[in-house]
Amino acid sequence: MLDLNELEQLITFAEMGTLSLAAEKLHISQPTITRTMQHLEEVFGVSLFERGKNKITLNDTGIKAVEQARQLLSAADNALRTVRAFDKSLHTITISSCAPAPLWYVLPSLSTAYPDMTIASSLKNVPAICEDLDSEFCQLAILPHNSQYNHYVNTPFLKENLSVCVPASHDLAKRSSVTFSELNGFNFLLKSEIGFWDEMCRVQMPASRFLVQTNLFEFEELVRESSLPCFTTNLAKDDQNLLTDRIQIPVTDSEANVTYYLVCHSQSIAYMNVLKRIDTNDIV
Amino acid sequence: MLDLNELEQLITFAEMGTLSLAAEKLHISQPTITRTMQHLEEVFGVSLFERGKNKITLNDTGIKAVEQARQLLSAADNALRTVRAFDKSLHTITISSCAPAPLWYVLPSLSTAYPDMTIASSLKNVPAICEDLDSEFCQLAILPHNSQYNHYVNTPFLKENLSVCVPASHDLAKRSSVTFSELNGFNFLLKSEIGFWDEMCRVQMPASRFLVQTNLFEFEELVRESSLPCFTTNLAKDDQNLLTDRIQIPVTDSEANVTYYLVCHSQSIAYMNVLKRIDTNDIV
DNA sequence: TATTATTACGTTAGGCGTAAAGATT
DNA sequence: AATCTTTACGCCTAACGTAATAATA
Repeated sequence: MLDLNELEQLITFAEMGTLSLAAEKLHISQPTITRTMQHLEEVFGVSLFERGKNKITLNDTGIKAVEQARQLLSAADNALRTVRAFDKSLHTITISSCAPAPLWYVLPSLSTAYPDMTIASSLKNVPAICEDLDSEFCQLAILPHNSQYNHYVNTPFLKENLSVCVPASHDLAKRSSVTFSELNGFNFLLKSEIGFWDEMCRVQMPASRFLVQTNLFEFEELVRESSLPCFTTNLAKDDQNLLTDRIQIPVTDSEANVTYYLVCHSQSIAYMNVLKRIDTNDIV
Repeated sequence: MLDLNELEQLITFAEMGTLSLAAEKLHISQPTITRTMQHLEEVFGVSLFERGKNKITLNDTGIKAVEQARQLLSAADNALRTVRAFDKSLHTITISSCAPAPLWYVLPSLSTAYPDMTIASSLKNVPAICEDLDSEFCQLAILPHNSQYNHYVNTPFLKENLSVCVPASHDLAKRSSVTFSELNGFNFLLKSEIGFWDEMCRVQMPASRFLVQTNLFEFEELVRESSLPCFTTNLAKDDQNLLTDRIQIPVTDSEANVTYYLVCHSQSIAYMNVLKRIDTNDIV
């Protein structure tokens, strides 16, 4: 029977060109490789090398054998990864979300419903989330709209409404509502890790500049100490009472008022059923 | 690294359902299999079994691992066979022919031109020969017509003309030529191993019966001792002067006058170039 | 009691490295 | 001389089987 270790030595020899170099690369002795090559010829039952007194090279069959060996090792690697990934999928719920807010509700529910499971979530843009669904990398997805594909299970879950926050002294402070086109051109403070909101802002307000703050403390400091407008939503928790000094003005564009949908394959529907739809009015 | 031997034990366990039976089937001891299964879990890095005190079964991941193991073992088997087949193809010229006569000229030429090569020939029907070409099972093919596929190299090689042989007393003996439709209904003596001629006779003369003789001696005896018509061609050698007592009448149908074509892949053209086209007039 | 998995243990075969030989540049 | 492959040789690990253990049906 073939031995993957021996095949790896064969491949290394093919790459290095000489048994000595291959031995060096694999941290084994030259005699070991010599013996392995002889043994491989026995196993294959054919001659794989042209031998001179002081040199050894692959013959045509040997080259073919190397090609097969490469395929086989890669197949073996795939097998390992497939099994590990499958096992992981049995013990983890992976969630790909387009925005952070839905996760604040999804993660606690799932971790109490499935205390033995690892729950992994990540923010991605919409195309990447669709890929995650297709490849079954994630069992649960959160998208800002209905999923196009009807072989997924879809359900609306949560609404999020964007407002802009300005100091009382700001030009817009007296408005009871605004639109993106009215906001376009102003510069904004923005947090990082806000999912699809980042790209939406850039699309809807192409004339604006966005000062993205990676560090939360620095963001809060800037909100306090500057008059730059920023954003909030009905879901945001203002623990620091940062925005009490500011005026919150709803953005009326439909793009600014999002319904999040839970999406999953039918085999993962149990996860979804744990998550009750959240009525925005319930949120204090 | 995965060990194909260990994977085979895993598969056997999956088939047998118990470690003891698997051990028995593989002619190894139970402890060996126990250890192998433990080691496989180490290598995969995941749990593959549900263990009771007195029983062990595959869990979901284990079932997945068995599936992967099966694929891998079959890939390994394929790799072995591919390399061996390739090696064989370097040392043998395989010829698939639709009729025996061309081989009488092809085989001697090839074996003198390639004395170190094994030359393997076999008679097959036309579809099987085309498959042999496609799968590269054969390097050289002999077909009774042009090859349809233009990615093969084609060359006319030899002509063979069918005649019917009847005793002088036979109804047809005075004819200078005949057609299949005139022969249809007569019963004939036929040799076996005559390639496509056999099927052609049955197609062209559906009302006839053919007494196929596997044994050459018996065939010759029947030719001598019966008045049943038989066939010969311009290429047949009548070493026994079997047919001197008989009248040979050419069959004029185009199907009875065949041009054999050599067909091969471009990479095997060297073999074909050794074979000079044979002018039927040269044949004594 | 018979069957099954696992652990313990002793033995051995086979694989590895060191050393040496033979050969080439 | 330096480099490379192959053979020879001795060590030592690691894999196997036997025997024992524990548990089940």
